[in-house]
Amino acid sequence: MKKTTIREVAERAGVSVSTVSRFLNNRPDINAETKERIQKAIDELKYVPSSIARGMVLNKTNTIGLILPDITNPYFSSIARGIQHTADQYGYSVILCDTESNPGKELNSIKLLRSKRVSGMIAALSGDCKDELLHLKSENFPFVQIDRNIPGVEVPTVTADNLLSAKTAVNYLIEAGHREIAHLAGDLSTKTARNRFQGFEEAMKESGLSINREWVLECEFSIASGIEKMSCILEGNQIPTAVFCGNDLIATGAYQVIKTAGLKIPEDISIVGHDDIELASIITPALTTMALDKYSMGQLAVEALIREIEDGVTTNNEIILGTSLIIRESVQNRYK
Amino acid sequence: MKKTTIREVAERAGVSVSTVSRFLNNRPDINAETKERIQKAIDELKYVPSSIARGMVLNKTNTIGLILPDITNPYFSSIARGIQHTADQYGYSVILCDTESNPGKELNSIKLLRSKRVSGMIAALSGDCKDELLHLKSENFPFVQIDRNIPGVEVPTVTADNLLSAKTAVNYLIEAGHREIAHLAGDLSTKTARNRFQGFEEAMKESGLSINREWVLECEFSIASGIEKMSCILEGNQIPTAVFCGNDLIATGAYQVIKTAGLKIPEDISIVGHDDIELASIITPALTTMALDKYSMGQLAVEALIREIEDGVTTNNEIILGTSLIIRESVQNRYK
DNA sequence: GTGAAAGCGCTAACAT
DNA sequence: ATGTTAGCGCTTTCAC
Repeated sequence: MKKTTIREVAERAGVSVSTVSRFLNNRPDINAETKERIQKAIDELKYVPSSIARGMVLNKTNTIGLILPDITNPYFSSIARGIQHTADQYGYSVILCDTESNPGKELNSIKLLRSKRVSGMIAALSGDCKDELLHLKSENFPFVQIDRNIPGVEVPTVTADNLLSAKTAVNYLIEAGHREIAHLAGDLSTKTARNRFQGFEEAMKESGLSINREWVLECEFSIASGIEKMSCILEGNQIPTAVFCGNDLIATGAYQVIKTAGLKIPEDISIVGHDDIELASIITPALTTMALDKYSMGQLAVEALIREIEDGVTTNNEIILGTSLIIRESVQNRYK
Repeated sequence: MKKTTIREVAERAGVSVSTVSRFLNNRPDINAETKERIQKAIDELKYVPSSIARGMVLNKTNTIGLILPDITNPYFSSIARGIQHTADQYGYSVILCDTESNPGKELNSIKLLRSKRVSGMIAALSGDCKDELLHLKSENFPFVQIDRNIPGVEVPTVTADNLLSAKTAVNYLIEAGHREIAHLAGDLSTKTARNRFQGFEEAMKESGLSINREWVLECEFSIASGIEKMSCILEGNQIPTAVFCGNDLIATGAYQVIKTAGLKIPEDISIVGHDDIELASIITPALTTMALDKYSMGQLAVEALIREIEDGVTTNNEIILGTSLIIRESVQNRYK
C-alpha cells in the first residue's frame, strides 16, 4: 500500500521534483518533451499526487465539513445532496458527520473537523453550541448554518421563511373554514420549529381564533413522534378539525394514528405538513404541504461558505428561501 | 484564520515541541507540572492539533471514502448512517461522494479519494470500474463493496442474499395462489438487480410457472421509474395478478399507477417489494416486502474495511446478509 | 527551462 | 524527563 511520491516520478523522468511540481500545477514554462517524459513516468507509476501534502503547504484542504442531525431524514439527505454536488463542482469534498441531534456529538464533530483543518463547515445544530460558534467566529473560521440558526451568532444562515410559511399554511386552513386547529410542532429547541409555531400563533391571532393549548404539542421531527403526539390529541375529549404539522414526517405519523382510529382524512381531520418531501405526494391522501427547495438550500449554503472561505472575511448574511403551498388532498373545505 | 501550531504551544509552555507532542499522544513519561503548563497553554491558545500534519508523518488519515449512487435514496442513507456511526466509533471520519450512478463521477470519486489518501473506501458502484478496482487491489488498497459487487474483482463485499430473498418473495406470491406474476426489475447493470431477477426466474421455474417476457421490465431503482414501467404493464392486453418489485421505491411507483388506473391493491394486483425502507409501512396498503438490515450493512462494511486497513492485507470475504419476509397488506391470498 | 533548499505541522528516533 | 534532528510529500522562492 506504499504510495508513489513526486520524488519517484522525478527520478524516473530524470528531472527534479520542482519540475514535476510545476508540471502538476501546469505552469507554462516547461519544455514540451520534458512534459512528455513526466507524463510517461506518472502513467507508468500510476502516480496520484497527495492532496494532503499539498494542503499542508498551501494551508488549504478544499474540504468542507457537514454536520447534520440525521442523514436518513429525507429533508436532510436532500440538502446533503445539494451540498455534495455543489461542493464537487467547486472542487471541494465533504466530510459528513451525523449527530443524531446529540449536542455532545455536535461539539465533537466541530472539534474533529477543526483538527481535519476543513476549509469551512456547514451545520444544522440542535444543542447549544453558541460558545463554540462564537469562538469559531472570532477566529474568522468560515461557517454557515442551515435550516436553523442559533440566535446571537452572526454567521451566514440559509433558512426557509418559516414564519411566513407557517402562516400561509394555517391561513389556508382558516380560509377553508377550519376554526379548531391543532399544531404538532417540531423540536422547539430549533429556531425552525419555533418560527413555524409562531407563524401558527400569528395566523390564528390575526383571524381572531383562539388556540387550544391542549392541541399544541411538541414533537421531534419524526414519524414516530408524530404518531405519539397525534395519539395524545385523539385521546382528548375534543378533536380538532385540522392540524398543522411541523414537518411532513410528523404529518405522516399523524396520518397513521388518524387512520388507525377509524377517522378519515380530510373528512374528519384535515392535515397540512411542511417541507414537501417525496413522501408527501405518496401517502394517501396526498399531503397538502409547504414546498421548500432543499437541494437549493444546500447549494446556496455551499456558495455562501465558499465566499467566506475565499474572501477570507466572515459575514452574517441571511439567505431566506421562500416556500410555496402545494395543495393536494389532505384538507377539506368546510364551506362546501 | 491562522491556526495555532504545536510550536506556539511549546513556546508558551516553555518546553520543546517534542514534549508537547508526547503530551498530545499521552505518553507516560512527562512531569506532572510540565503537563499542567502544556495543558494551560493549549487551553489559552485554544489549540487543536492538525490531524492532517499528523497523518502526513504517520501515513494514515483515519478517513474512509464512501461512494454512493444517491444519498437521498432511503436505502443508501440508512447504509450511510450505519457507516458514519461505526466509523466514528472506530475513530474514522467519512468523506461522502454522491455519484448519481454516473460512471464518470465514480471514477473521479475514486481518484479524488486516492488523492486525499483515505485509509480505505466503501463503494456501491454502478459503472464498470473493474480496471480501476483491479488496480487498487494490486496496490493492496483497502476497499469494500456494498450492496452490489462487480464480478471478477476480489475485494470484500457486503451484500444481501438477493437471490434467496427474491425466491422467498416470489414463492410467497405463488403460495398465495398467484400464477401470473410480473417482475419490475431494478437496474440490471447491478449485481443486486440481476440476483433478484434470477431469484424470480428460479422460483417461477421451480414451480413450473412460465414467465411472460412482457411482464419483466427493467427499471431504475426509483419511484419515477416504477411509475413508468408499471404503466407499460397496465397498457398490455393482459394484466398480471401480482408483481414482484426490485425494491420498495419501484413498488411505490407501481402503487401510484395502479391506484390511478382505478385498480385495487391487493384485490386486483398484489405487490411485493424489497428492502423494507420506512416508506413500506407507510404507504397504503402497507407493503409486503423483504426486510434487510441496512444499518448493519453499513456497520459490517466498516468493520470489514478496518480489518483490511489494520491487517494490511486485502481479502475477498463475502458477507451476505439474510433478509426476512415482512407480511403486510399488499398481497391477496387467492385461495380464500 | 530547471534545480537546490527551505518549510508547512507534526512524530519518532536519538541524544542528553 | 526533555531537547534536537530528520523527514512525511509537496510548493515555492531563489539561483543558475
